[in-house]
Amino acid sequence: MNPNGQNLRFLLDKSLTLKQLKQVHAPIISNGLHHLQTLLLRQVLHSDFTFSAAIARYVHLILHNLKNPDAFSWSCAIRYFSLHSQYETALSLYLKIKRLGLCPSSFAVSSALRACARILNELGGISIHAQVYKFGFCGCVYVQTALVDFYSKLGDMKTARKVFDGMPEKNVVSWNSVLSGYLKSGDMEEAQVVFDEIPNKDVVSWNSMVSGYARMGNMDKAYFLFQQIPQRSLASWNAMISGYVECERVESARGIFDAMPLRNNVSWITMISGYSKCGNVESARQLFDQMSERDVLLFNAMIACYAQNSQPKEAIELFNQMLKLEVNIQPNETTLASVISASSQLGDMKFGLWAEFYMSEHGIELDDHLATALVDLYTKCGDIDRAYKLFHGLKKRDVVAYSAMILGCGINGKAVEATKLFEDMVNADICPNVVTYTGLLTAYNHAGLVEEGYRCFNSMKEHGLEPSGDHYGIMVDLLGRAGQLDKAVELIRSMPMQPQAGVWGALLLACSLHNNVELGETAARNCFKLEPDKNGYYVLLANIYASAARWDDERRLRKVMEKKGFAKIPGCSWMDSM
DNA sequence: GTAGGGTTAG
Repeated sequence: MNPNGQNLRFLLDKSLTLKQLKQVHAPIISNGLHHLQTLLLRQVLHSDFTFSAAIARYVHLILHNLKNPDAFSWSCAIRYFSLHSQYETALSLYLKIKRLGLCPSSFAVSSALRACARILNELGGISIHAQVYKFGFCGCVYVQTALVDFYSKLGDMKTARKVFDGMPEKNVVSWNSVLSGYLKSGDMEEAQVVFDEIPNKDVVSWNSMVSGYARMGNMDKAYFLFQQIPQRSLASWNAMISGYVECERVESARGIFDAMPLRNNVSWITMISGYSKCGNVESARQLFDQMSERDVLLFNAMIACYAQNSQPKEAIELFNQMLKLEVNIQPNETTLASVISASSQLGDMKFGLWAEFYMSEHGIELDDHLATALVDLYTKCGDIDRAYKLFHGLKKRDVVAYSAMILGCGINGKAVEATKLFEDMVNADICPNVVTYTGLLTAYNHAGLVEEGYRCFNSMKEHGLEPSGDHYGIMVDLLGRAGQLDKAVELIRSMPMQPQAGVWGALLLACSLHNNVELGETAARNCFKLEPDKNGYYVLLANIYASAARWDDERRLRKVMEKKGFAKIPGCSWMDSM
């Protein structure tokens, strides 16, 4: 049957699948049925299709095929892209509508404002604000509310309040917008005042307050409000969970989780990431296994949990499961960032190259998180040039990126470059943190620069940073290797926290390098106590005894090792067993 | 139509 205008029109009144839409589109264009294109566009824009690049292209195609571009169609498209987080596209369409000389509808204006708010396009939003008067949207609640929200998201509460106070008519969304602005800027007092003034609070008003107090760490107040919510939504419960997780009260979070009448993926993921943060991988995995409806974010949370808790093999194993046909979930940028981190912990360069290939094949954008993960991977595998290329290609170099690059230079013996990067970073007004110092100290350590290391270590306090056990460990290693064993011991004694095994291990290694039996025994005793199952420490002490020709002690130690079930260690590979 | 809850890199 040859489709004509009438039966196509009939089809368009139905709810169509994307495939059907595509089939309808061609005859509409070829038969010159331009008036039906608007209908077709409306079908697409009002459908429940999940957003995809294909649909986006499709919308553009119809839009540009319209013989008589009308404000309504364009406005629909702007709203569509804005709702699907395609803010840049929405804004460019908004600019186009104005170039065409058309008057945008009120929802085109509010959608464009929403886009500006989300991508923090200050100038764009302000110029739309000016147009609001020109187009006569001063009395439109939706547009005015979008303006309040725009300034709130920007943190400009003065202007937000001015627009809000000038609104002839307000609805609960307008109130919620100004409320969330105060909450976002941390002004709890003003937020509470606004909240108390809202004439008919809805569940969003309540939830905003709960998560506001939760973010401030005031969980008592958050819980107090939570209990009073007339009709709790899923988000109310989830806000409580993430609040407790944020305050590292994972058991309280679990209490809320267990008490929920209904859970969604957000509840599960928040809970899993909570367990991840406190190192409880087992509980996280238990939850993951209980969850049957797994999406990419759930996998991401669990993979990240493994990667962040030094279980890189498990991270990669789960990633492989995710790719299996029966699961068939497409990884995204977040997934790859975690998996690359896991590969880096394994020192597996192959995976980085595979990941870059996979990304180009699947159109996954190399964002800054991913690039930083790759910088870390490539430097750990010794490919500094490749890492530098990625580092220089970053859109924004932040403290994490600099720290990765500094550490990368450090472990590759490039102390001068590490120092240079550190200076660049400080000059760019980026504040170093404890990880940055780990990188810098590692650089001095690898280069054997004791003086510089000392100075660096002491300067941490000037930046308001407290050295961690790791920092002490590196310093002990640096001093120890240089033969300054007394200073190393002195440093350990000065530690404000209990030294971990690694710190004593560094001293033990130094003692073996410099043949110091007495100190070596002390260090070893502490290592044995803290990590009784690690044979490397025994081997080191045995080597110390051997080099001092204390064969009785050496034999005695070997016997202990055999009793503990350690395999006999050939003399050459003790470094590997550390 | 406007508002709220989830995963990522050193």
